[in-house]
Amino acid sequence: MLPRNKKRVILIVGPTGVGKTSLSIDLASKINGEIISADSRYLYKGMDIGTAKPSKEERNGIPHYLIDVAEPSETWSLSIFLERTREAIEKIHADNKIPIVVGGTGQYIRALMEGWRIPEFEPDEHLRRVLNDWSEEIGGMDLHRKLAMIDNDAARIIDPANVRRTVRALEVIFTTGKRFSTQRLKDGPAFDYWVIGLTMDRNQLFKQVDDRIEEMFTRGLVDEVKILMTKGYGSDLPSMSAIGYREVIRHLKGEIDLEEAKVLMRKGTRKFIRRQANWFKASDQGIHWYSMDTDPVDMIIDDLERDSEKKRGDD
RNA sequence: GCCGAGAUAGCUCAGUUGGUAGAGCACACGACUGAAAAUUGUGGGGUCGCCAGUCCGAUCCUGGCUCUCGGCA
Repeated sequence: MLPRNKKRVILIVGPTGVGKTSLSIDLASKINGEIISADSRYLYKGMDIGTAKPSKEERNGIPHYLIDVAEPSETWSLSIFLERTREAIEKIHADNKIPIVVGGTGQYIRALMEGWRIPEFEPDEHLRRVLNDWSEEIGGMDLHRKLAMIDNDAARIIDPANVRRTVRALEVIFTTGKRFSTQRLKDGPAFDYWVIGLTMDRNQLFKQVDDRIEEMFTRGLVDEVKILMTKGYGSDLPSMSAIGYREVIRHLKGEIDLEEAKVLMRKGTRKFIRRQANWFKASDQGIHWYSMDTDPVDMIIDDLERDSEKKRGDD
């Protein structure tokens, strides 16, 4: 755990709509960086407007990794993200550039920073389906009791009502033959991470994302969803569970009107922003926080240089 | 003006055969190890429209008042 022996990786975190994407592109072009997206919805091809994915022009010639790398029908995962991100970081370092990991998917970023060691096994859709069926049959609470019988430590850290995590734990246990609770390991940071957190007054942010939602519709979100549906991508897919897509699908199916879809999108986005704040807390001493009230990019570059000098001094 | 219905959490509404109240949403906070824009837990918050009466005790019963929404004129 000697950061000075490790190569630097810049991380940019913060809630959706705060301005991570444009700041990261600006920063990358000023410090010779390349960008790795840590956003679980930028992965999917054809999902552009509703995810606020940066266009080719907006990317301003900066190479971006992990954008448009999967079909919406595919199920991506944390494990794949970690593997691909590490590869991309190595490659960017080899090119003598600075990797900038930017995104709002808290689990991905936290796992990268802390070096989570994910239980090793191939995904087993069949087993997962069997477990989900079992849960429906006996009830989520009873499924949780089953988990408690074979791995009490795991049951203690999973809310009994949280069927999804209960299923996941059982899936890992049945596949690996080992208790889930003994497989949640961390290797610690593999790189010298410099974490930038972007903040904004929450009410102002809420207003900003409300405006962004309106803009998504004028830019053609409904048509984008129609095209995806025509290709056979339905609301049962993980990709299509994204905010905006699930609501517009319901609208296109005639379940809700357009205004209701917008209301639900606003609500969903606000909830998402609150949940994101759980991964990256203002009190986190490891994060360098910058307010987006004024463009912080110059301040960030100053702080980065000061840190580099300090580390050179330590050597 | 008359008839009817209603007034309970920020919003929509339950409820108490009279013993000072709940749910969803909203808001705040938390969990998260191969689905994570997913999934999920906790919490704060109410002189139960106003005044009077009956009662040991009224948010609930009675009377009056105010306001809202229907309908009829």
